[in-house]
Amino acid sequence: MQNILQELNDKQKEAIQNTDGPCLIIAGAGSGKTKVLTYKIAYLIQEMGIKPWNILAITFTNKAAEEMRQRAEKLIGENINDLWLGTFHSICVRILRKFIDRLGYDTSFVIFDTSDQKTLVKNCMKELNIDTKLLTEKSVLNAISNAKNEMLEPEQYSLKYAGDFRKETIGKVYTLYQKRLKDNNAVDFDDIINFTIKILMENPDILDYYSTKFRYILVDEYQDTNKAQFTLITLLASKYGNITVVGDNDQGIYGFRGADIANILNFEKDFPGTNIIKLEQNYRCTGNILKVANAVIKHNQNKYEKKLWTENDEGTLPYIFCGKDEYSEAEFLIENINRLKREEYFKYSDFAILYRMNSQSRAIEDKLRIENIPYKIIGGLKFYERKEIKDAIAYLRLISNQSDNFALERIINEPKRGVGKTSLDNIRNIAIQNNISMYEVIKNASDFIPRIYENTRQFVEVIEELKSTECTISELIMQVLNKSGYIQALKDENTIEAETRIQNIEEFVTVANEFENESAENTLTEFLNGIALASDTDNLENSDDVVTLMTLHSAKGLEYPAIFLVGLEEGIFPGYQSMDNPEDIEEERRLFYVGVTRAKQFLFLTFAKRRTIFGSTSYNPPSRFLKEIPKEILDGYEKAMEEKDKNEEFENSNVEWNYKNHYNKADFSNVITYQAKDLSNSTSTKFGRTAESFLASIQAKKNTDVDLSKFKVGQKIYHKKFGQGVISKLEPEEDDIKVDIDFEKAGHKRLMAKFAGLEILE
DNA sequence: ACGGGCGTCTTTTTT
DNA sequence: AGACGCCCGT
Repeated sequence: MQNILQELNDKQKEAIQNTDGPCLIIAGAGSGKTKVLTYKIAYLIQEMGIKPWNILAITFTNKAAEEMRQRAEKLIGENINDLWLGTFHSICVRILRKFIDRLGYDTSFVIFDTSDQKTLVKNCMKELNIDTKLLTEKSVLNAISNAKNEMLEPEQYSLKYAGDFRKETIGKVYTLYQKRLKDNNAVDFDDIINFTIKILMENPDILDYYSTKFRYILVDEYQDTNKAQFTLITLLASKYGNITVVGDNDQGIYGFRGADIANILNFEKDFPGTNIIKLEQNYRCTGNILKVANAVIKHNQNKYEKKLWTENDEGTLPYIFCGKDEYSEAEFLIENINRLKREEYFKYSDFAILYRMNSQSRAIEDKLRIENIPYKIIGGLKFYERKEIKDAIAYLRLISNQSDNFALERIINEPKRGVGKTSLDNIRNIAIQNNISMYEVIKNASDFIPRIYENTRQFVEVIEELKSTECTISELIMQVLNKSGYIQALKDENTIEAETRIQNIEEFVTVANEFENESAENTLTEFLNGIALASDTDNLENSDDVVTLMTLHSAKGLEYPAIFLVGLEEGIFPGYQSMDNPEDIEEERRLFYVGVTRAKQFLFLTFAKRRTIFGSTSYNPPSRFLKEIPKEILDGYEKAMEEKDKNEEFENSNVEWNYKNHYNKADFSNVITYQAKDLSNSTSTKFGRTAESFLASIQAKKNTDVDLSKFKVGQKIYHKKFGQGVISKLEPEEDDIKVDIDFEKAGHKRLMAKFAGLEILE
């Protein structure tokens, strides 16, 4: 242990040796936060003789938990399975599995994910005859989640907002929503924390047990905790008060989902006698990258002001680049990936491309694919969100818990069994009237509803058989999907998509197989748990040599030698929905700070003059965050601004343009959105051309000499920009032909024959 | 019951 | 641009 402490700087040492009483560690990006936490765990166990089961350590993701466990075990040199180490949710689920019966739930409860929640809200609103045009399900779900974050139960919520018609309605939905969850023996994400709190508060014996057990509590990423999480740790720490929280108020980026940065700001008030330790030495980034980070974040109001410094080299200047559009932005990324590979011997896995929202990945992917650069995407459409996987999970859920009406609704007609909307409504109503589960309704359907009886008999038999079968989870998946006819239905489809689905299911079986091989205690319930609480970054492996694409949020806690921060435009980053609220802008700025500080050696900041997103094209000014960086510490500044101000030469295009001011709400007058559609008004554009003259210039490019008879399906053609391709479809339009072409490299495109300048190949 | 077609709406981030 | 919901015809 002596030599371990020697590996730490003075502040880090102080943070570790400060074991008793409340301790707030303000840890700047790259300051060795994880190191401090793991060493502190090791220190407690080895130096202070604390038993692992008397320590609770809470992290933000499962991946962070796993990493921390491994690093701590390496330090100590033995397994520390008895240490409670996990996310808020996984820790609470563990407690709930033991004690949720005190709230009248069964300990085999299921966890509802976001889409289950949505469906449930929808059903509730329907049942209450609430017009979804006046009150959208999304806003209701949001309101419910906010209420739960503030720890208001339905009755309290209704009471608090009595007199407010809108909120009274929401209160009614909330009440029913909560009842239906209970009917299904289900909890949602927020319930996991809140129910644990409730159990601890209502049962002194349980509170005493856990607050005695957890003599030392450590919490990571404290800036991203919410009110409920704060309450929970306050309860657990109530006996000993040995609580260490680590966080960085400049990295709080989850305000949108209820995280309250006030938690970290008020910690010293909430826990009197707090010792505050600031870790300001950065070990990750070059000096210049840190300068960028510091320059931007200082525009935020800040309580714990800190100035990150480093002994690392200054490094090269971060590069700023302006692309013509999102594709030229992507080309810039590729050039630099190739350059650094060549000049610095970088691997693909040394690069990460970070964007504000998932939909931005598309253009980048297109280019990466064309250039044959291997990549992977974190987030977006997740494995467990695919239809076939959700279906398989629903079957498992129903087998493990027959009162799970949601699982039943999902799969009762999957594959098709002739149970449509009408039958389903019937089943649901009978279930509600008799206060039994929908599964019970169909199981006992025989006498009163013959049609349902016939159509669901085989389904019930399969569930009945498998619920009492002793077999492994992977076998169970295969059996249920085979016996239910699910796989057969996919095979009968005989399409490539169905084939992919079957492969995904096979992958799912593999996952299940690995899970059950890990430990004999890994039951079906545990498996379903793990899935519900899994996040995508959890499975992020660095073994493949590929470029990583992800949102800035997913990048939290990670680091890469080279980082591309793309889409740095007003309206994109910061996003337009945060632009009228100074607090939201500060959160965006923290997000920018997080992005910048992921980079170890190279940082590229890019924006595009023109961008097509959500189906319309807009010209956004560069992000305000770029302007907050002194231009002396940016490479390529002049060039980028020149490109930005350059008058654009419209490309050969076959679309007519019409513009409208898209951002009038945000008072953002220099943003103009162009939208492809009919050309009716003739207001002049930003570039001093009228729409007519623009149309005329397009018309002039139209080549009337094209011999349309040469265009046939299967014909090989050549396009100046897209290269070689084959015509897959023709569609006459006025005096022209719309041609669908599969290009070898550029993929599928639809062009007008007379505009595109296609060469016929032999 | 079911599938296709059409129109509308929505675009943030996720444990 | 794409997802989703609704309506209609079978």
